[in-house]
Amino acid sequence: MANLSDEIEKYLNELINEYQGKIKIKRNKLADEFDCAPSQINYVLNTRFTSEKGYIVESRRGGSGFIRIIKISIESTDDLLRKLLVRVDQPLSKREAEGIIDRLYDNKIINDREKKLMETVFHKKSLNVDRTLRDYLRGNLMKSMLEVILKSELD
Amino acid sequence: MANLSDEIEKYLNELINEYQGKIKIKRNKLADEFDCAPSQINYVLNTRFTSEKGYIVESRRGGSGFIRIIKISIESTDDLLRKLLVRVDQPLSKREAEGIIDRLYDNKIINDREKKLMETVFHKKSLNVDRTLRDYLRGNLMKSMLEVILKSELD
DNA sequence: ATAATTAAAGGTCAATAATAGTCAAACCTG
DNA sequence: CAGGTTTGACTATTATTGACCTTTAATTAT
Repeated sequence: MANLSDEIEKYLNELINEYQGKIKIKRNKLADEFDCAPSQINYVLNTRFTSEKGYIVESRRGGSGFIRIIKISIESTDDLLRKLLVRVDQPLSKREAEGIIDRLYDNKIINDREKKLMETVFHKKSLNVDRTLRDYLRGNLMKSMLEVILKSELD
Repeated sequence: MANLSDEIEKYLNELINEYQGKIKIKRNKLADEFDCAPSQINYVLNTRFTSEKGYIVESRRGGSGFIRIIKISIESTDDLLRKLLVRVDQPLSKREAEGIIDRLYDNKIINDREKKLMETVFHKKSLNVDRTLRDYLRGNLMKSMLEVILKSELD
């Protein structure tokens, strides 16, 4: 039972695949197509097309305005993992952690089962402590797990 | 003379049987059907659909929220996994966690990479908090991860 | 030609809606 | 009375929207 946000995400991802990873859209036009408020588009972009997941979103206001979505292709698994390792050396929100896992999965660095194992580690249910500590632990855990994956890639 | 909780339990079990061990429900909708408070559903889930009794309960809050109940049928699961799941609902030391992981690996339930991913999660370096909290978190994390593995075995 | 106004575009943010979870108090039963 | 059951008040989370803001381009007025 997909909701509106999921449908818009799906549509945009299909577009991105069709156009080799880079698209340009009009916010109001897309909102018309899905019969929703224009700010719904912003919501989808801000929650589904994040840098953690490997996207760049550019935009321009005013006449001739547009929104461009670029899916970042990676040079190598090794390269991505090293970049992520630099990035996660700090507290992580659940959303950020999940975005990183999505990216790993999308690039076939981890498989389905590994994805699920990782996701569960970052869930609030597993880390049932206060918010600040949880985010801090997420940073630690992600770093540790990325190191394991990097090492296994080197083997 | 069955009480409300028993009736809800019965209803859910019939649903579970009808749908081959896995259902997705809406808390508020179910509460409406039984004319009870929504938190009554939580009570039933927390007392009748526990891991000890062979269930996994997942949920998501917010728009599009849901509750999913998965029954671990006896025939389709590994006995070791089930036993472990019941046992880990408590604080775990590093040694205990590692022992569990070793058993999973020795029984070929997890592979080398999964083993290493799991091990790193329970390492002191990842869970850099005081001892009591660490052991508590290890219990949570192990339970969560075992559930993932169990679910993947069911698929 | 320049300035002002209007149109066309995307962005922000709080309010609202829709969902599930927690917890203590009240109630019920044996 | 103890333990189990039910509930209501409140918290937490995710999704959607409308009012308003900001920016750029086009059009109109001077």
